[in-house]
Amino acid sequence: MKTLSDLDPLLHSQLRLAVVSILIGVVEADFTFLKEKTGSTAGNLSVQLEKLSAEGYISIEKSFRNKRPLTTCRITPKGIRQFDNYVKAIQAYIQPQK
Amino acid sequence: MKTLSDLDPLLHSQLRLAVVSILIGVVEADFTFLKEKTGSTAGNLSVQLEKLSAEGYISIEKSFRNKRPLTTCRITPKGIRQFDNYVKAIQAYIQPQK
DNA sequence: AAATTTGGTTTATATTATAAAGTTGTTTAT
DNA sequence: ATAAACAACTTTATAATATAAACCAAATTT
Repeated sequence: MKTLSDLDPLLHSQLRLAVVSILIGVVEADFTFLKEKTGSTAGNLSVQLEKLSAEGYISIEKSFRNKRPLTTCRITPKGIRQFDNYVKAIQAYIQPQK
Repeated sequence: MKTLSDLDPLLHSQLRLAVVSILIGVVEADFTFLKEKTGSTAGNLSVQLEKLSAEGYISIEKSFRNKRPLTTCRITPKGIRQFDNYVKAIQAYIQPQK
């Protein structure tokens, strides 16, 4: 019997999926932008970015802009691959069964 | 700023999404079929079916077949609507940003 | 110089998912 | 006839995850 393939748990999370989905479309994005675009709280975003970074799905660079801390995120090649896989997997769930 | 729309948390769960995705395509499905098709444990499936039922996404009918208990599930009109909404919402996440 | 804002991090709590154990009744082997 | 194994679940306990609250340091405003 054919079963549905697993959804990468790192991506199957509302906030992490939103972050990766945004980063797929841009060169880079900073913490504040991601926070506003996803509508998340800073605390939650901080935690989820760290998880994505820990698994190498995104890179995080910390610097200063106008003397203020600036956290800049980019998607990595691995992140792109994993996102592509996730998209393929979830298509099987949401595609109308004939 | 345009934010991504929320994903219905009742459907944004690997197992519940799988169940609903299966039920969308068939008239009805029994517990054992869903268990094998999703690859889940009976315990987890029992809990998640109950949640879907409690919110009216599916209906559950209990009867006997060959003297054994038989749990039969169907998707409800509400379940169909919510699944359609979920599909639209997640499309925004997984569609390649221009 | 006190209060507020920015840009976060850390820690605690609530929610969710998963797994383990238990229940009820049936069939099969002894 | 009875014990052992199996079917179809449910209940309860544990682990993982997400969210929120509290905190911090530095900069800016009043």
